[in-house]
Amino acid sequence: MFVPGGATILHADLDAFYASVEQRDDPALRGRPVVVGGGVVLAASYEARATGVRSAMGGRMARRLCPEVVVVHPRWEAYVQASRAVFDIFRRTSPLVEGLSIDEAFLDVRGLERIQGTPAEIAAALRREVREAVGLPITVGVATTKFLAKVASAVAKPDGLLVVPPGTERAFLDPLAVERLWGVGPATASKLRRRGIATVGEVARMEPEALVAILGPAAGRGLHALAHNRDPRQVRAGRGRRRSVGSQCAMDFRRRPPDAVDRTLVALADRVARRVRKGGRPGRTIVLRLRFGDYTRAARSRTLSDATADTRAILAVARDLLDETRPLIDRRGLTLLGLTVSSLDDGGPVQLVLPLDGDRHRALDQATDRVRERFGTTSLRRASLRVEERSVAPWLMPDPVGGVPAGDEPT
DNA sequence: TCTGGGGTCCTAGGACCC
DNA sequence: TCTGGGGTCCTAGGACCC
Repeated sequence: MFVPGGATILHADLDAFYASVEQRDDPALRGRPVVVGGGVVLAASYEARATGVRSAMGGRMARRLCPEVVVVHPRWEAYVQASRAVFDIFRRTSPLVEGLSIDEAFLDVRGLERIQGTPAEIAAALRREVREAVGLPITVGVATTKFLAKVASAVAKPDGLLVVPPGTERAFLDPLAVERLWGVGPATASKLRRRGIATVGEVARMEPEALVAILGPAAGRGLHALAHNRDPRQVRAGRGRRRSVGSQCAMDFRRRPPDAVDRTLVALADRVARRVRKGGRPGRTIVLRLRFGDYTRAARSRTLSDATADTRAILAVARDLLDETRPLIDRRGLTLLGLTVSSLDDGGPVQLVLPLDGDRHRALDQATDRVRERFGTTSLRRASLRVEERSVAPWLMPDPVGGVPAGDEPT
């Protein structure tokens, strides 16, 4: 798809972030296979990955694959500090930075050509600066859409730079494996592969209806669009507000004293409630998550009429939910307990004022787009739209006309 | 690949309301 | 008394991402 602005979206992604910070800070680790994490691998250096070690793998497995691996305990403060330094560079590079996680972000560099050069030049300079100022390798993908920029950086890893020029998108995408598409994990990939669909090109050549039949409306249409590099999402500054706060603890409760479950629940409620209070946004829904000895899972939730951040209130609900699942726990044995508070208080109604032109249908479309862009489709509890018409000479009208209050009173 | 901890989003069904 | 359309809210489960 040709976008008039050209390929101006950058996806910048630090390579093996935690492991790279460790190698940076301890010269003895450079060039050696390094894994961050204890029981489980949180991050693996590329030397470790070469032996088949992957994140989320058990520590024992990692040692078996790579006997000379160095296991380092995570140093969260160091990672947060490194991330801040890198994001400072991002924000100096472009005013439009959208952080995705501690180690990756989208940057929109449109309109910066005069000052800083082409997107490719900006990306190269960014990589150089992160390397020199923070001492970390970073990979950047450049393309016309967020989706494609992310795919490009994944393909270019590690320590790479890849620009997908406008007009070459399909040639770039078609041969890639379906797993490269955002939102295609193991389950979706195997559904597609069972039907002989293995590449992005094969997805692109399918009818959208056929994909919907396989994957459901949202995933089906979404995937079809991505395979054609149709991704209208804009780079938005800021990170978006957190929608839930949770904590979990994996342990084999079958080998623990009987009160271990309740003690863990108390600790989880305390930790989650503290974090909710710190964020200043109480929540209405309490979710208890369980995993059993046979690796099946279950979740039980309860929604309260009012939001709470009170440890005792959260704990009381969590205990009720736990009681409801006793039979399951007794039968299958508990190996993980998690507690989440969601439906966080969003601070009440917000009003958007939109500049509109005379066409009412277009006005509605614009308003809907803006609301969706700002709040997402599912975060809205209620929205109403008011379009004001004024029989005043246009040059006497206040600049923006029309409002979109997202409040409690539908009009 | 025998499985951490933190999240997000989508779907489907049921209860309930007008 | 039976029934339909249109809607909200909640619950449970699944898939995916870093």
